[in-house]
Amino acid sequence: MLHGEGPVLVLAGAGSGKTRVLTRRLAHLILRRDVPPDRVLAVTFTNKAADEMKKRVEAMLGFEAAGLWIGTFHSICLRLLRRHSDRLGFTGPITVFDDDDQTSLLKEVLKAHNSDTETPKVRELKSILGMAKNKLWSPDDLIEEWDHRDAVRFAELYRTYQKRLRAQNGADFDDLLFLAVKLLEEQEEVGDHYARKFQYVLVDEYQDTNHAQFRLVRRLGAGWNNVMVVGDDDQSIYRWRGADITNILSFEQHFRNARALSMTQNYRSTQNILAIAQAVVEKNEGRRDKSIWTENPSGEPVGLTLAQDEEEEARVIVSRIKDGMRSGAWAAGEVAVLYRVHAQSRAIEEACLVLGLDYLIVGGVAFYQRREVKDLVAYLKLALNPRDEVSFRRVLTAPKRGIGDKGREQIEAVALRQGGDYVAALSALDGSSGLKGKALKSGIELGHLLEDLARRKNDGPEALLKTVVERTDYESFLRETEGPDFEERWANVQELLEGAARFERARGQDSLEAYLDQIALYTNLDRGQLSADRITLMTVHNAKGLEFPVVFITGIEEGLFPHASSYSDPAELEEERRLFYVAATRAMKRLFLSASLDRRRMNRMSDGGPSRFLDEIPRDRVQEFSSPGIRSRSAFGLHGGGYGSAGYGGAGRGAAYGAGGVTGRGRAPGGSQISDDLPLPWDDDPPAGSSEVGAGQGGLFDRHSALDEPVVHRTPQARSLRGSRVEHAVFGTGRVVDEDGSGPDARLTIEFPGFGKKKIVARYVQPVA
DNA sequence: ATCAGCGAATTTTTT
DNA sequence: ATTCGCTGAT
Repeated sequence: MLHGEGPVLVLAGAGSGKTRVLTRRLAHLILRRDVPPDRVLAVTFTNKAADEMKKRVEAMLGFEAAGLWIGTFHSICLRLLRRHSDRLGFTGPITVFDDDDQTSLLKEVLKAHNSDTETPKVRELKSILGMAKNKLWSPDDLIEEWDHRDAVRFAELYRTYQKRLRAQNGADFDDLLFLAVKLLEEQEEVGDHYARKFQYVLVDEYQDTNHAQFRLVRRLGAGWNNVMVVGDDDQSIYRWRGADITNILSFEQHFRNARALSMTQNYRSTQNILAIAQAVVEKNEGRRDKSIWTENPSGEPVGLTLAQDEEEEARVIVSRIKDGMRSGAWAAGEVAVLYRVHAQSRAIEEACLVLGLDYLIVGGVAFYQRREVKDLVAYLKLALNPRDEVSFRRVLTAPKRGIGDKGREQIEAVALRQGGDYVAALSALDGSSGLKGKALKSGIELGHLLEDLARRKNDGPEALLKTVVERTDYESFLRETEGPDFEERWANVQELLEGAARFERARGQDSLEAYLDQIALYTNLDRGQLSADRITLMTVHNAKGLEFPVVFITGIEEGLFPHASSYSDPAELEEERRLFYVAATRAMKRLFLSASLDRRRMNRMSDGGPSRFLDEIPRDRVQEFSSPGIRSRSAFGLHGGGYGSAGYGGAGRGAAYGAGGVTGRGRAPGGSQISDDLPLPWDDDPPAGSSEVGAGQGGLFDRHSALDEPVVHRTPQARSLRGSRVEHAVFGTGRVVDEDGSGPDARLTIEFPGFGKKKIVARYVQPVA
């Protein structure tokens, strides 16, 4: 497929090879059409995608595409802003505020405005500001455009926040886009310059663009009108972050003479997998109609397990993974377990620990967001931009130096007289500031350190970071404050240093500014490399763009997937369907779905029941592996009929299951519910691999050994457990370092070698001699 | 300046 | 269940 001039939308279904389209076009333009690389702009959402594309293009070209503009929306915008920061009224180097920095500043702003009792929460404020900036609204626009009774109040906060931000030459993530659009749209010469420069503009994951990003693309493409966007409306899952699906749905209206192409052949998944993914997403109203197809074989049916509770669900999954590994069907690295919310990971993790399966969690706190890393980096940021208030405050208390709120205010007062320069303020401290003794001395010392760093800013980030670590004695600080977590924290510090060294090797004499930019924009540097002997655990959102031979989707229950928060808004429910579609299409060969009938959510039992999505998938593609009791429930009650009709799964199943309710629980065929107080074989004892009962498939799904030992131990209580050694089923032997309450319900803080401190209820551990 | 103790909140999060 | 953040006490 070749496309020459003019705007084009490539609708690329899941697994259709969209990245290949982009890279081939890039290579084609440069190689065949002799377009100079610096006349081409390629934009992605993630650094990973940008790096990947660059690598692949250069592999095709056989040389480095010098001058090619390739990067994330945010990094491209930052690049533009840095070049023209003076035109935007910045008075010094721009400091990028990441999420964390933004939150701290918002808290300050809220505190300063706190005249009322009714003040919005930081979270809410953040999301409103994000919405406003994504729509390119100023505070005044917010009042005018936003129909909300508190619009004026939010506008005030917005205004104050921007004022404070600007006073320190800061820009948050949303500002990067906002300001870049303002720059290009309102300063005609600048906008025209780049519109003329970029003969070709390519955009990846276009379905996830927000309004500001659309405006950016439109402005940059206005010169040559050669905009190619690639995306899939069915995979738009970031609405809640401002993504505007109408961008991709209305592409032809937005760009004159646009063409739309569809890539519908899927090269990734089996027919069965695609069929169930399609079935769910097809229920959506607002989508571009396209059905993806594949020449791949039907493959195995999609597995479905209904478990009694999340612990059982987790055990079933982990056991099945282990079985597959044992039989040679797959390796751990080929398996991903996906869930809707992070909180679900815990049950899976524990099952992995109990059954002995290595796992890797993707997501969670990003490296550069960790406290110890942010602490050290703050010194560099402050040295470069002495007006950076957020970094100043951080630096002041990490490590602690005897300066509290009072002392800080005094220094800030001095800074105010120094034009907001905190470093100058620190260095200029004397008795007149109000500080005295230790506080005064350490404040001055800090000022000298920061001045040194500023003077040596060309020494490279590694040397500077080392200086900070040494002169603040950061190691002792960590040791004192972190206790058992020290080792891990310190290892992160070492990794930070290594990362800085790596940066220097890769980027040579590049500036400190470039290093800090990289850190600010590379928040989720995909560390934790997927390794061949670990399974991967992550949220569905995190899985986007990845593929695995074997995928488990967990917690497919009402209230969870679809999430309850989507019930009130049909558009959000559609997003849940797309989310399911994304999840299912990650799978290449095998897909397993599971749901728990009882799930603990925030300590409350919730039983949403199996997801409506499960009702929508074609049954002839599915084979159910639930334990008999549960299966009978699903067979006669919840879904009005069983899954897994004959023909799949081989011998031995039908009859055994057909007996229905062999364990006594469930609903009679007539539909009346049998009382729940009938004892079940595993009501007290967790079932050993209950999922597989009767699944006489041989090989892959043989009855497995699961828990021969009960997980729960009864603890004979002791008067005081402190210091004593106890054993926990999951974490092994540990030492009690603290206790809260007494008796079997006491909450113990136990330190487990290798796991750190855990809070465990006493009855779950056993004393060890 | 620090910490225990209490009440509140808890979807997803590419940058 | 846990974690987070604030408050009041030390």
